[in-house]
Amino acid sequence: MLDIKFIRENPDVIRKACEVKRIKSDLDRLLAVDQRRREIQQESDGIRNQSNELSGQIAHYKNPKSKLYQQMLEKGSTPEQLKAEGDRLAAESAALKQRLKDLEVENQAVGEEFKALMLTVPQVPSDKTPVGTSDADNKEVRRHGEPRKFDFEPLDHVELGKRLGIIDTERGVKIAGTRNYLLRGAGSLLHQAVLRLAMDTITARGFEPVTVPVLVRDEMMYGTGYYPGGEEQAYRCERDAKSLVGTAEVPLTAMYADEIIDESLLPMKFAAVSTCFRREAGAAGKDTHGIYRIHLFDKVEQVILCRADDAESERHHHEIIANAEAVLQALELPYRVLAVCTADMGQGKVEMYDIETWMPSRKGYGETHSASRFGDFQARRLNLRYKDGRTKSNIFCHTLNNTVIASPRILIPLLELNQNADGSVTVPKALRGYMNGLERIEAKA
RNA sequence: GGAGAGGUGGCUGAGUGGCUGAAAGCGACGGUUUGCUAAAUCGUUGUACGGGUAACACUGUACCGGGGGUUCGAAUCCCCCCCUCUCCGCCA
Repeated sequence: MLDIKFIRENPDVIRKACEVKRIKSDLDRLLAVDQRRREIQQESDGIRNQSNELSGQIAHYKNPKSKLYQQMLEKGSTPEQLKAEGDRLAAESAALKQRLKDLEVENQAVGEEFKALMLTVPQVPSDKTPVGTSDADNKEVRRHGEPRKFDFEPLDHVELGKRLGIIDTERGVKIAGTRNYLLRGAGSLLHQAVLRLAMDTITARGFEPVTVPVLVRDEMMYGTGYYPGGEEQAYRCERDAKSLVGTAEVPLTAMYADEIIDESLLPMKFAAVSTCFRREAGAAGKDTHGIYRIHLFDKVEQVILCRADDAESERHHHEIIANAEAVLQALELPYRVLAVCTADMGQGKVEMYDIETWMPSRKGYGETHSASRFGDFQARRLNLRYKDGRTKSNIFCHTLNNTVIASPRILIPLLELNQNADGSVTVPKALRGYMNGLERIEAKA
């Protein structure tokens, strides 16, 4: 959500943002509704003002405890006279109310339309964001590491996982339907190890570890920008008006919703490992092979809440990308960083980078991380503010987030790149400490 | 899930229909005074939206968990919801 004042004063900036982000938002309608909304407020406030004044007078005639009532009695008025005058004023005040009722009814409708329209206005992308029309226009920023050249025919993670007995998709599907899986034995250990490595890395870098709810109120889905629009992608529990989150970004970012944070506490940095639930609606037939696109996975997510300062949030953006890179480097995985273009970045984001890791079976880089910077877009929706030390005013925070690691997707490159000719998989050094020192995953005899 | 109690400003806590945007205390901020960190004293001290201004000032409205209702008038009365606490039940 943006500031309506900003929208009012810079409609062309918003129009441009809609265009480059390929987002439809009826700006003309919004401005008209905003206009009407303010007219209604002015008129109703005026009526309430009159009515409040009348009520103040009525009190004197109808409330025997009031000083003026006593004075008027002393001056010779009879209680009957006072009551009559009070009734006359009350009738006058009641007459005012009809117009107010009408206005309130209209205001209800106008207010709802205003809110709905406001939720569709896109955040303005940064100058640094490449303008594009699809993900094909995302710009590679840098690469790290070399994709491995095999001197034997490498297996893909599905085949590897099956032979090693560590990934069981058949039984996963039997139990839970398509896009489900089981990790077993060393596969389960590997999954946990990756998460632990990520968690240890991120907390060593000053992020507070948090254990979060993954079934959250719908408000938090709206607040973080997943709703409206993303309802189809989430598992929603209708009875409870709650949704299963697709990422710990939601609870972490919403943690301080409706609060005013002391500026001295910023930036706040959080990390959480959580299960992530995704319906993957509309992705039927896409990435069906293996454990790339699945309904349920675990992810370590990092979130920063900081002051409303573009330079500062940009710095943090680079920081959270570096954090993710550190984990990939520890895992010795080759990856590249992409600047995501306007058409591919989503409504709320100012700037966004993806990290893609080399996956031999895909013969290319596959997305493993996504780092977003929102400005105050989420904070406005969440009513997440801090008190500015100098001006003493309450200001919406800036929010940012990035993956630290998501598993089992990261197991795809991990298994495929570390496989040996005999079908075993070498465990990266950084993970061995989390796996009872296991160096190689081998098929059971 | 059942029974009960409760949700008031940064905090504690008064207030059961008008003179209450809200006592009192604490805290915070500013001034004065005595004077090395303390005390005394005076004052200021909520948020949102609208109008207004170059910006202040100023001004209107709303807000006592949220939403509706009664009334000329609601923190106060009525209804629904949310949340917290206590007890019982169930349970990883």
